[in-house]
Amino acid sequence: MALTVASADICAPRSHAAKRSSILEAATHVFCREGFAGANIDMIAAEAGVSRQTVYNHHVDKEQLFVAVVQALTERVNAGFFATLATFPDHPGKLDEDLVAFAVRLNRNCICSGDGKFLRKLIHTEGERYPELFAAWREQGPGKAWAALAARFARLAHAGHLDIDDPDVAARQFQALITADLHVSMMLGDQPDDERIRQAATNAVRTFLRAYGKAAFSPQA
Amino acid sequence: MALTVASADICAPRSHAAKRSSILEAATHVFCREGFAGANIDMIAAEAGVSRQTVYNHHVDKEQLFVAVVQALTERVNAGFFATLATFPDHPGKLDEDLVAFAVRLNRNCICSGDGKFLRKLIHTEGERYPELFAAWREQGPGKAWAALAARFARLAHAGHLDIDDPDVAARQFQALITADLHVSMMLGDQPDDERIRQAATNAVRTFLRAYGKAAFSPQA
DNA sequence: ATTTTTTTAGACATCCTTGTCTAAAAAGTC
DNA sequence: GACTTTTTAGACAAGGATGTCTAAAAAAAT
Repeated sequence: MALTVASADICAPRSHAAKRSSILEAATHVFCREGFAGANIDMIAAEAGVSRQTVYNHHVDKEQLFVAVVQALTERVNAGFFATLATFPDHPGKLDEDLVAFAVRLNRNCICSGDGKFLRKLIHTEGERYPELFAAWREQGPGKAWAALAARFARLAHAGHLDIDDPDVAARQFQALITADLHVSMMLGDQPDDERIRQAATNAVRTFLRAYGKAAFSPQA
Repeated sequence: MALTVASADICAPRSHAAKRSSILEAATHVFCREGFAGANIDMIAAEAGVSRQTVYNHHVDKEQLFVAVVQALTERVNAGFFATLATFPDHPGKLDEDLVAFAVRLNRNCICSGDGKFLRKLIHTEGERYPELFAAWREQGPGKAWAALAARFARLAHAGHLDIDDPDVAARQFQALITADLHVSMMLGDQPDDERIRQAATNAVRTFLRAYGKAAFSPQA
């Protein structure tokens, strides 16, 4: 019996659950590249290495497949964000270096990552057409995630490391600053390399700390 | 004869040149709403109040129509940007108020405007598929326009109103900051009202001047 | 008023896509 | 090894879109 289960575990990965995720992954890529209208099921099936019928077998509809893609993507990105947020420097050694490192992680794991890029593009392309689909993202993403980031900054300010009046504004501005240098690349879909991400983070944190840092960081010399 | 010309002037608006722009305008709306693949010529013809054949008459192809839309849009947005840039406060009275007012104009005329929103969305949705189409935008927009904004900030710094080391970075950060509070709305396509635009500009300029302002603005009290 | 151009409505062929269906093959289960 | 479920390839109908064509109507020009 143990043998049966074991062999099932080994062979299963390419057979039911794995086909499901294979289809989801392929669908994510194709929907992002082509948009909902431009994507076609045959493309997705081919890219997943699966017959068309199998796609219809797992996800009834093109529309329901799309919904599944968006949900999975939203959850993954959200989880990734909170995982990264857990590395926020609550007790910084060198505040500037720690913030730069955090900004690099945030950019690389959440914003410039494949998932981040895909989700952003899907929201842009299909957000107006399927408002209810992205309502969940709106609540969880900007609603919860950004508030959580703001809370971290508030704590940092309370501990005397920063001088912040409105933590929500500071959090939004932090996020805006660390992507300021990457907007063009991201709009056109290409992945900035590590050097550019690091440079962007450095520029951002310098400005952020000039604005919100305590005396030690304020002097502009 | 004067009569003929006059009546021609009155009737003409709906007849040749005007049909062209009517089609272009409708196509812009439809392509932005539906994406290139999702848009269909009948929709565009109907929205332009024109028969389908007339669309094919003015623009050979669906693809060529799309190209014309992107070109017209790029030119309009660029012109709008430079028109707004001409109102940059080179000789500011109250620097903070003047910058806020400029930021409001920039947001309203260029970034949150219908054209700005459309161009941004088109770049997002079709930028990867038609890279050569948006190469022109890349050169003119981020290449020229942002450099021009940077030059204005450099002048302001040179005149002793700001303390800026890298004007290009400062310009990008200014742009990032004034849209920081509007990202969610803009991603989902809805137009922020004047009050929100003003608030966003105020938040942005306060932080910008804390980072780049001379002593008078640096104190954080 | 006549002539020329533009526009229109609609029919049309062609292609593509969706979603269903079927019979055969593969995989998994007992 | 026999049985059941999943998968596959391909045919298929139905619908939608593009782009062409034609004959009639409208508009412009002379």
